[in-house]
Amino acid sequence: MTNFSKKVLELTKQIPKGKITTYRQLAAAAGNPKACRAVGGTLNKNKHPIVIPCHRVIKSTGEVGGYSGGTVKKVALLKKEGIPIKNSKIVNLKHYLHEFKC
DNA sequence: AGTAAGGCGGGCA
DNA sequence: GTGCCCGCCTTAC
Repeated sequence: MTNFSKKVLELTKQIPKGKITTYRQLAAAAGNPKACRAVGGTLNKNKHPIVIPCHRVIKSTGEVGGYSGGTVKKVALLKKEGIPIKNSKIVNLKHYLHEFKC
């Protein structure tokens, strides 16, 4: 468990309901804007998935990205939170984007 | 303990 | 819009 992954988990935990974030923002907030992939890998094999709403983290391109339990599940969860999704893609990404750095 | 491969992405050509 | 390359963390051998 490195400092980076720890920060990623902390930030992910702070994501409020009804909001989402991109892997890039998460990686940037963690200290490595280029570690976007590392964020996904960390979340995928995270130690406490119950406390980590990784389903609220999506790609920068607007796609929901992948999910350990299945992309469909991720989409369903996001839709339940109040985020409209079209064909596994976020409709109003910026409208639901959550910023860590205020 | 060290090395090698994989993974839920991002950016650029 | 598609394709390719890069960089970083985790895990398995």
